[in-house]
Amino acid sequence: MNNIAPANGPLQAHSLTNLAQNEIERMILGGQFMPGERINENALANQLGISRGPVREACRSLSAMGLVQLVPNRGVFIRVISEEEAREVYEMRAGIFGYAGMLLAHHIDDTQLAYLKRLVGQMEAAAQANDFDRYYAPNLTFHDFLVSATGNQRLLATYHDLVRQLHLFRSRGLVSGDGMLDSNREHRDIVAALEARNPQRAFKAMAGHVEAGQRRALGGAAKHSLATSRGKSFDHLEPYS
Amino acid sequence: MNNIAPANGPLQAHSLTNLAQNEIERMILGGQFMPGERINENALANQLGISRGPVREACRSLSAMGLVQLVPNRGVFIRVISEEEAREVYEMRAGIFGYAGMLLAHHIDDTQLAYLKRLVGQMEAAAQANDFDRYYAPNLTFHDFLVSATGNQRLLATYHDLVRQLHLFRSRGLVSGDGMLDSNREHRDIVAALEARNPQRAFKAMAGHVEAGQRRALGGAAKHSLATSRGKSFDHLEPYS
DNA sequence: CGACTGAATATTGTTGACAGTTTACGGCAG
DNA sequence: CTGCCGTAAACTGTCAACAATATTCAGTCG
Repeated sequence: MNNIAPANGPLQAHSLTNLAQNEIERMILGGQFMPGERINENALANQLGISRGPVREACRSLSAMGLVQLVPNRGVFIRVISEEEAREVYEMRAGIFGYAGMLLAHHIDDTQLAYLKRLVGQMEAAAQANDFDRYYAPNLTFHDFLVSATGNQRLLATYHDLVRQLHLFRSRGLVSGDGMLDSNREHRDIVAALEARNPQRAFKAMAGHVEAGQRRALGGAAKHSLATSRGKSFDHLEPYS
Repeated sequence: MNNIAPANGPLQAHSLTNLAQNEIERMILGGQFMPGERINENALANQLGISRGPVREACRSLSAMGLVQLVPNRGVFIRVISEEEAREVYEMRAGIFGYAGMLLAHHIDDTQLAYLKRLVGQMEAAAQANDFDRYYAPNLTFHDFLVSATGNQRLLATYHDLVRQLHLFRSRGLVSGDGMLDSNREHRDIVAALEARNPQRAFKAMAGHVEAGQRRALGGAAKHSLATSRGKSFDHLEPYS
């Protein structure tokens, strides 16, 4: 009997379960399923031309990923992210993103910095033209690169999870190009902090950027945690430079 | 048709799938399954007195949680955490734990501080008696409390995931009571930083504590990332107090 | 007219069987 | 004795049917 670990092949190929999982994920993120809505296993299976087994397995996986919620004997529901929970996600994302900056400040190289600067340049052009469509892609790449450049796969995976959950939250409510110029100014701050190889400043810049994004998306004041209205803002850490 | 979100009942009750999931998880963490070993769906289903369906669904869930790895047409394998990956997990755990401290420093109250101090006292007694069994529980509670007291459920969940993956890594290799006194000295530092309501110092104390634990578990030098041999150590942040 | 009751329906939970793939075994050539 | 090849066994992937539970709706009583 072969009980040895598998070679490091592709984690999962194209099985019906994966097909279903990808499809459901796409539907959720694409707005085909609205938060709170139930997924009808039968209907979906028919629609995909497969049987319920793979669909159920896919839903189990998505549940562990936090995209759907399983309720016994009632079915699977598209996860509802309350504003309160969105705040949690933002808080955590700020921490993850800031920590990524902290790690990155240790070993970022000039090539990577140049790449980031080029992205910032692209975003600046798009922002000044008020062209959100052209802003979107480099913005995504910028954030993604910052986390993936840490080399820590788990950090990246967790970051992606959080981003996906936020997509879930503001599905349909996304105010597109609001504050692109402000946002890109923060991007420049981030690059500057990394170029200075200053971990603490990088943390502050990057965590602060997420918080600013939260404020742009959710609106200013926090409803709970009244002691720290405008977010934690990380100003207590120490002045810039 | 009722498409409204479910009431916030227990996320999942006792279905066979959950039974299987809990059982597998228990077996993995309890050392019944060794990393790299394959789970035989049929055998396990028989052993649990259920059919393969629920077992497969449970495995999908565990895969998304990172406890097992699915290989198409070959089966599910207990996740193998390489030393390299363990380093990743430690790195991330340091960030999460440190960030928890940062958040906690904002709003920790005296009751919570008193509780932490009591736990430290219990651990001190156990450490001086070199009694690891008595050290273990309060130690677990201490760490858990620090993260859960942030009030951020996702942070806590992610932290638990990381801890579980580390259990997976050092299953069987766990050197029990090594360095209890050192460890508890760091605990005191953590409490002191929180009592001072100093977020940065709390971050450093708590992230540093995880790093120290990593050094205690994995041994001193990092094999990669040669520039930062003894870990990042967070000493660049600023001198204590 | 509105709230309750109970059957009918829809949907999820679970099972056993079948198809496709991988793994193990045994014979055979060198 | 060793390595290759073909067949048999084992196992995973998928499906369709059955059981258990929840939901809907019509009818009835107050």
